[in-house]
Amino acid sequence: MAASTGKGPSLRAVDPWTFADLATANVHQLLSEDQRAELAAIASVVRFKKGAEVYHDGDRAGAVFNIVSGVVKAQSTAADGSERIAAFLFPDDVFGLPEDGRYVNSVKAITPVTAYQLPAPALRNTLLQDSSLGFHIICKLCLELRQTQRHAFLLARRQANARLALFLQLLEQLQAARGERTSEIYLPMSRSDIGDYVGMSLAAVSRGFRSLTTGGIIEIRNRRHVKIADRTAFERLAGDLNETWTSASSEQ
Amino acid sequence: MAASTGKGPSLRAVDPWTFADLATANVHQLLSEDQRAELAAIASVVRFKKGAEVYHDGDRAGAVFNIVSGVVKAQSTAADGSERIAAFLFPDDVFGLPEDGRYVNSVKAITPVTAYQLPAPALRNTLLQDSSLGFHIICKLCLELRQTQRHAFLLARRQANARLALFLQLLEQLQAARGERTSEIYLPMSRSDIGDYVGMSLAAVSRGFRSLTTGGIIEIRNRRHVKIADRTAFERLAGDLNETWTSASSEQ
DNA sequence: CGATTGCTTGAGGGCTTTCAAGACGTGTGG
DNA sequence: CCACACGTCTTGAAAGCCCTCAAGCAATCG
Repeated sequence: MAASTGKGPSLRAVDPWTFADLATANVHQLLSEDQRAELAAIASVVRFKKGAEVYHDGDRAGAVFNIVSGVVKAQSTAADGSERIAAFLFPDDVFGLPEDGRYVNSVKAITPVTAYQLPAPALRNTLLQDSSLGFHIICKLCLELRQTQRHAFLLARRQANARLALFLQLLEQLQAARGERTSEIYLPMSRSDIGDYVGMSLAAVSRGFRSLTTGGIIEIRNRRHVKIADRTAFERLAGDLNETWTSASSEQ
Repeated sequence: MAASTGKGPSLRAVDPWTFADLATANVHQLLSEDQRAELAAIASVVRFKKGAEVYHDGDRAGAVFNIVSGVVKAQSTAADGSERIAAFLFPDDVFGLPEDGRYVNSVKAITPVTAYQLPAPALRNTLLQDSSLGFHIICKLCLELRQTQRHAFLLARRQANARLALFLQLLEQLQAARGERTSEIYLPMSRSDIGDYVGMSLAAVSRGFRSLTTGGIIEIRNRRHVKIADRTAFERLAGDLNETWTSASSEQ
């Protein structure tokens, strides 16, 4: 899971005010070598086994994390005891931003994970000193905000198949943004996790995949690898055709 | 709609790393007088009539807005032509953050609106010069990110009544954060807008309100004013009882 | 190789959507 | 000031979709 070439914390995003030439570098390393070194000075590397909990909802927030490799899920428990997944986080993503000094989700590793741990007080100081760094963090936060809005957009869909297609599209775009091959979509998370993210039951997810398969829209090589068989039908289902331009939308 | 005492753009949020004493100032003005003046120097005041469009999805993004008074909705059109509302924005909120130099939602005024308009290039420069300002913007973005996650959390609920209750709770908390009275919840938006936000049909919203009323949970004074009649049942429905602590959650 | 976990599939029931018609409020013009 | 007209909201009935419960099947791990 290639994260970055250099050493030190890494953010992948774009300056949202720049009108990006869609053909060129879409999403790239935001931080300079100096900034990464600056952050590396206050960071430590931590590792988690698959299934391990990084922190728990309500814990005192001592640090922000920046993923080097692996995937985590940010989940919270609903009133009825069911789990809801707020986000999947991938290499170069940031998580652990607190509310009132406490974490507001439980975060668990769904693959083995390596991450930088940035103590909050030191990070705060660094942010207050380096205005350019703050600006880049803003860019990254804008990207995560958009990602979350896309999630909300997905959840607002009524048709289960459309939610699944949108989810697959999301993963594919993230994969592309990370520079990985997109001939196949890799699903590191379980069916159950997918259900908790797209707001359907485990059974419905299973049925949904089956429905997309028999409809000729996707092909399932195994439980972790899916391929888009009919791109046109796929994007029609995900709802791209009616959008003004190519990429999907959501933001405020 | 009281926004702020001083003059110039205004952000209302908290430094998320601070462990706030829940009794004291929870959400307050982030910017210093100097910073507000600094921003005011590059800002202009704009007004919109009820129903007017501030900008359209896909427009070239030239400016960021900061609401002084009034309420706007950020909506986008789904593939099937139905509208989805990503967020309602209130005084002291910020909107107009672009993606690839373009806006990614249409924003419309649902009441008469007054706002500061901050041209993007000037704002960008200001952000790059004032690291403390950048830090405060980060705080505000964290808050909006949490808000969006809360929206996603709401949308993931299966029971329509629970989604409505959560929506009312959201509005109530925003109202409290703005320092307004919370004996009644004010709904500036139409039933149709509510449906577009909580992910249900207009008819279902109507039925939902009716159901909550006959269940003794809320009282409807008129279409824009609702009161919580049974706080316990209300919070049980919204799902607070099972949370570890008092306030609801969402973040990553 | 056995056991545990994760996934698939079936049948029945509940909830929301859709379609449609009627009531309410509001704003405008007479 | 009242009447009308339009948009907003409410309410009804039928249909469709997904959830729940439950059992059987794969796959992974020790």
